[in-house]
Amino acid sequence: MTPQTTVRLPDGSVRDLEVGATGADLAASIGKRLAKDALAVVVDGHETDLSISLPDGASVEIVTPTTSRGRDILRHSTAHVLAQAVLRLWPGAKFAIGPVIEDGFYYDFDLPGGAHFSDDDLVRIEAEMRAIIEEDQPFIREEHGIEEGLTLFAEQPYKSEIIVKVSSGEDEVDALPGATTVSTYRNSELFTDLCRGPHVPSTGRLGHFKLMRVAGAYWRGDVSRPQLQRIYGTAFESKQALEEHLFRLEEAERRDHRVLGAQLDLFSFPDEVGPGLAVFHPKGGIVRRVMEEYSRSRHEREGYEFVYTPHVSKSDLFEISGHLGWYADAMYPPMELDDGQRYYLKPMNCPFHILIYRSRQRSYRELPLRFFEFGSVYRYELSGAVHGLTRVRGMTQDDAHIFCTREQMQAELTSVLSFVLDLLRAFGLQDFYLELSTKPEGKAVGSDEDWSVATETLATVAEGAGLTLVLDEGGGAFYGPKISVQARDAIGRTHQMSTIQLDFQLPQRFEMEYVGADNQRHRPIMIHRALFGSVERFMAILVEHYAGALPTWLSPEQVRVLPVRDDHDAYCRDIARTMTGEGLRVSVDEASEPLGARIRRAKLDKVPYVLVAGDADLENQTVGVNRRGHADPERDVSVAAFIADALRDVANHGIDA
RNA sequence: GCCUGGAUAGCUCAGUGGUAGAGCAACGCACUCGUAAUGCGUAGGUCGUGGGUUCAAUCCCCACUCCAGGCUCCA
Repeated sequence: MTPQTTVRLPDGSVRDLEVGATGADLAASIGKRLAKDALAVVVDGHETDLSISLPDGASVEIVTPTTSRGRDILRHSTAHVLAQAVLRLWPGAKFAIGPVIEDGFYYDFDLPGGAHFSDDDLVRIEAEMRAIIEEDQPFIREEHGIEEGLTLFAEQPYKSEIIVKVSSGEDEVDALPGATTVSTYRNSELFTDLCRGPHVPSTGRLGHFKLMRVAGAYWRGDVSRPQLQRIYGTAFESKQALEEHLFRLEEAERRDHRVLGAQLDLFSFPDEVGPGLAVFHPKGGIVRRVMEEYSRSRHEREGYEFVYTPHVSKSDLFEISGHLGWYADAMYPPMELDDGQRYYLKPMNCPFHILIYRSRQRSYRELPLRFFEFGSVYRYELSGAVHGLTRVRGMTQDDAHIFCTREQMQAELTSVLSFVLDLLRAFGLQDFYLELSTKPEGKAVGSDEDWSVATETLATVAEGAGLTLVLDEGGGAFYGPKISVQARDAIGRTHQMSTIQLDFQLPQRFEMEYVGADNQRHRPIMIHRALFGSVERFMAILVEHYAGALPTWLSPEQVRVLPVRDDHDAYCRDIARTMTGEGLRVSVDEASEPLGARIRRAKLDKVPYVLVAGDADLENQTVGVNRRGHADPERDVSVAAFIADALRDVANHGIDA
């Protein structure tokens, strides 16, 4: 009897193969279609090439292109083709790394003579890549000793550096004691790349890709190291999937809050003011005011007290808080006064709130104290980092600091978390998960015990919320762990919304105290939390989430009334006045233009309700109602019934009860 | 800050080494109309800012300002 290799498939079934059979053989034994689709195999949890012989008794999963693993392999292999194309076009180019990223891949290059890629080069490179794919070059895996690898990549300093790093065991990803061999993939006599793999069997398996853009990127993300030329691209398993992806990008572009903000006359960034500094126009002002008023009323119900603090402060405050030590780079440079005193624009509100706490002696009977402020802060973001309303230099945080005892901490955190989720839901966000950021080793202050108690408390609270919890190991601030609430928007993008952060550092630095029931002095616990994060950024997220069609309660203009003819103007002004009196935001667009043109403009302005009134309406105290998102208008609706309906919509925030 | 690209009328954009053009918007006049663009006319620009080359610069060169996309993803 011939000896056999037995493998187990994910569905639990078992297959017998000849000894030495490869992943490709396995796929072929299952079906013709699978043999054609198979890209790689996962053997006992490790991704590897189809050409590898399968060990007896292994659990094997065949990777196909439509899975996320499959796509990653396609993208990674496409990145190699990109590198080969660049080397053909720029002989002597050095290449660095070419990993898979979300929705695509990139590859970093160092071009001879310090040359740079231009957008036009992408077209040439794509053409070269298509030629390589046409040639159907095999990806051939080879193993080399360290010395051999270094010789092979003698002309490639970045690759050599990687080999040295991997062999010295510094590869933080695998945390291996140090590799003794490295693997390469050879596509042709002229192109071999250092790579862990796996790869598709040959370049002919690729093809549905697009190079997206050129960017500069520092080697290993370190500004002190050489800047490389990065090319971003994406690849999919089919033309259709690629096109769908490109369509999604267009959809995101269509929702861009910067474009919608200008179209809807919400805000602008005048050049005269400076980058990252927004001005809000009357319509944006309404949206913002409604957001803030709602937030205030909710905070009031949750037991917060409202405080106000200045925008500037002497340097002393930020010396004590530690901001000047830790954070000075992100702060605006100081203003120096005649007497030599230095004043800073505030980057955070917390030190001021602490001063309010410290303005007199506090008793345990007062705690928890919750100080809330729409606090405008200024941060000197790098000029290349600012982006619309989402990354700015001046912003307003819905900021609060809770001062409580250790015993109160868990209850406070629990209620803050349920408060924030409830608040975000009221703005129409539905889909959340939580991220727990833990102690950054080596950079943290505070005792291990404090950290572990706080982290466990946050974890308990997060788990209690019944949402998915993702661990962000070492991602906490130096002064304490945090939970952040991530929300998915209407097109599936995730945004970091609220953060809830524990702080051991500031109460100590400011020597905060309260007198306990035991008549002893104790140090309070401090919780930083911002629910919108920043009002500006939250507005941007809402604009994009709703593609500009804000729910009625947030719309700057809720109702627009259109007279059919100018002898209906008076009636329209009259009902508009009535509706304004009921608290609706209403305008009248008088009949100086054809009705069709005014309807069109109202639709483009995304007004939730467009009313039309003509002869019949004037007689019967009715209107024609166009609801945003509905194709057909309703006729002969009584004004009273419309008002009741619109007020209901405003009251429930457009969320069906 | 660094890399790539950009900046022409309020907006979107065309254009040329010989000082500019369209559509939309604005304004005026006419039209008075029942659900996504009525017609005609008028006005609007130091072609981002400052320097340089040139007989001549919006165009070519340099610097600056501002905008967009990157600069976290580990062979």
